[in-house]
Amino acid sequence: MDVVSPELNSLLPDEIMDTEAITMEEELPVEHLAAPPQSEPEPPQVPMETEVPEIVSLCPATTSMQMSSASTDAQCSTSSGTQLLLAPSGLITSTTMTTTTSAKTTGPAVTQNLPKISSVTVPANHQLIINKVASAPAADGKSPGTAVLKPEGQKLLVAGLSKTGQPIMLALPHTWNKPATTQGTGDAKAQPTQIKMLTTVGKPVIAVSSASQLMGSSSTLQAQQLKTLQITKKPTVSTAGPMITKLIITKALNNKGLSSPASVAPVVTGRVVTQSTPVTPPRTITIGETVSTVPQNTSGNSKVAISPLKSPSKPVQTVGGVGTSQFKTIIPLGTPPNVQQIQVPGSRFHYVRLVTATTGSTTAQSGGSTNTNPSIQQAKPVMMNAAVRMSVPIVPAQNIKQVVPKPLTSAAQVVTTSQTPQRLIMPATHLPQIQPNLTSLPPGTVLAPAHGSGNMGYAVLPAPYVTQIPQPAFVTLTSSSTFSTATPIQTQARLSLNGLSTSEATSRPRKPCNCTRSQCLKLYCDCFANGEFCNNCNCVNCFNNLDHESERLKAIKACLDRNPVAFKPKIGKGKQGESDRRHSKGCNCKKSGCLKNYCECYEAKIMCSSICKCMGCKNFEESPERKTLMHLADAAEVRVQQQTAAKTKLSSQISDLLTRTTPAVTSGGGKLPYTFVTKEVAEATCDCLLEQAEQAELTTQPQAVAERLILEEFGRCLRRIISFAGKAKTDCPINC
DNA sequence: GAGTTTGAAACT
DNA sequence: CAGTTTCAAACTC
Repeated sequence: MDVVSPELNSLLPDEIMDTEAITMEEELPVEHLAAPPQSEPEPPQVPMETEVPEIVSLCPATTSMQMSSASTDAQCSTSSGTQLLLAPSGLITSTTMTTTTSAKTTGPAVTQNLPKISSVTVPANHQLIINKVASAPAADGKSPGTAVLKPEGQKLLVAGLSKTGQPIMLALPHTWNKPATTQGTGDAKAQPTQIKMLTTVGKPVIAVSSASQLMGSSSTLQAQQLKTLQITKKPTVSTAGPMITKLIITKALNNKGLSSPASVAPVVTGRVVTQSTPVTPPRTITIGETVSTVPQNTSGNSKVAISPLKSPSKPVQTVGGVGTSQFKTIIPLGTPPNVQQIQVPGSRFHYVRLVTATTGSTTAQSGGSTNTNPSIQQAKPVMMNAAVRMSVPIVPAQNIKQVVPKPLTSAAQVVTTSQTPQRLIMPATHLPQIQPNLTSLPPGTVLAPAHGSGNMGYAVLPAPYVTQIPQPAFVTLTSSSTFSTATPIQTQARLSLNGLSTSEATSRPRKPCNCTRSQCLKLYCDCFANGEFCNNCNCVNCFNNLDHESERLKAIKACLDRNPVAFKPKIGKGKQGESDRRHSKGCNCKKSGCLKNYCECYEAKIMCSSICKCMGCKNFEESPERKTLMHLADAAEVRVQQQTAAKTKLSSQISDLLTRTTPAVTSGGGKLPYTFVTKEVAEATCDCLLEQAEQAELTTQPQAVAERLILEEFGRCLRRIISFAGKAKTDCPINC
């Protein structure tokens, strides 16, 4: 598995590859959160570990991930050896993870309602073992925040407490601490570690289990769907051979039938406690940078299923990040999401996961759990803040899942799924014919071979393919204060769109298409051609949406078959800057003189070049026609701007007057309109009149017409003044 | 808004 | 590759 190869990247437009404004943060969480491997000194304690509640860390050495949804936070960070950092909500004041390679262990201070943990151990196989030193408090249900740990050596983890005091549990499979026997420590094969955090809509639960257990437990899932995100990261340093850490985010899609809080199932040791319909098993996206195609060794996996949004309607807010703003969470809005994106901070690419919108409950059940602790069963939903920045736009009736993996520098970025490959826009299984033309894929496309199964990979298309998000609400987390707080939208805005600068592409709303016959699956459709979904278009029988994924994929493939560079921006960026932008193919205009928007060059505001095959071209530097057109266009634009500014100024001046204390010139208990004609208002009015005069002059209107226009404008100004005066009388009848 | 023009895309 | 058809945007009235 690899991200777009350097060779391929080199072929992409410069604006696509521009990364200068993207903050890479991957080193920071490692430094802050994870103990360095081997003999490196103990890293300094980071306030984040003690100040940010509900921390779960699970990151390879150079990775950092941050995730959140709704009001939950969890933080994840591992160093080489994939340390797992667990910090109960405000309970662990100092936590240092220990790996078998470094044998570095510090006893975390667990206070309050949690049993004391003597050690937190993360062997080389990424297992994390919390050993209690004190007997667990009685699970009498009176202490919802109390979590009873299993006997020493048992791998039930307390990840934190929810805001209501309910424990967040991580349950590790029994096999987790047996890497040597079950997975062969030191084996060169990648060894995926999966931590699953599971929540329901209202009552998320966190569990850790192997992949196989996840699948096996799916039968216990009822009346709900789970969307699972796996983030796979291959540690750069590992003494026990390549390992893969998978972070699986399971999102409940079905909100119906949400069980009562008391019925929320507890974490099951070694088992994912989820519910799902057999028809719609949890779906997984694996994000990582490993190229390993070694099938997942499920026996050693741990998974973290992250809950869906707890409160879809919860307003945007920022959580965590005390003091240093280590975490920033934008709580999603709207209905439970069925649009998910995977966004890589530091990358210009948006990776998408398409999921089927469903509704239903996400109640977790024990499903054979060995844990009968009622205190755990009453676990309240919590969120995670991991050292991963993740954004989940919540858009009703949309089907994109956006996730933001950690930023990477040179490391490959991979998005794969182990299930439901059709959920991605372009399954790699359809790519054999495309792969020879890798350069033809949309910029930012990531090819992800199957991870585990080996026969299902995906091509993740760049952000332009993910624009079926009318008003996304994001869950955004940043893992460090240095991480850019730019929203996913801002990141997306960096993407080049057909030669336009990213700011252009995003600031200017795309025109809705009006396709009637092409089903928006041919390049006639601008949306499709730009790699976007149709959104708020006027098209008829549109297939350029997530409801017609298969057709769309076929159409994409067909286009690429016809033209390998069909989805590459037509307007390429020249070597010396924007002035060298030119059409990649050139135009073929015959009648328009290349001075109308029929001409793609003119439309892109670039001049025709030698590669154009146009006839009677007037779109060249010295062309008087072109200069005239450009002058007129500029003048028109300036006029509009001036007029708008003048009117705005006039309005603001009048409004300002209303708020001021004005001379008590009254008549019949109210101000006379002329009392509002102050110097400022007069100036603004003159601006409007002058603007009108200029406009008349530019349009070469006869003097009589110009005078009439000016007088009309003056009349409008007077009416506004009078109107505001009347409003003032109405608004403040006492003082005025 | 309807009709026309235009040129890219698709097709042969 | 060239010619033709299809298509949707741009443009005109």
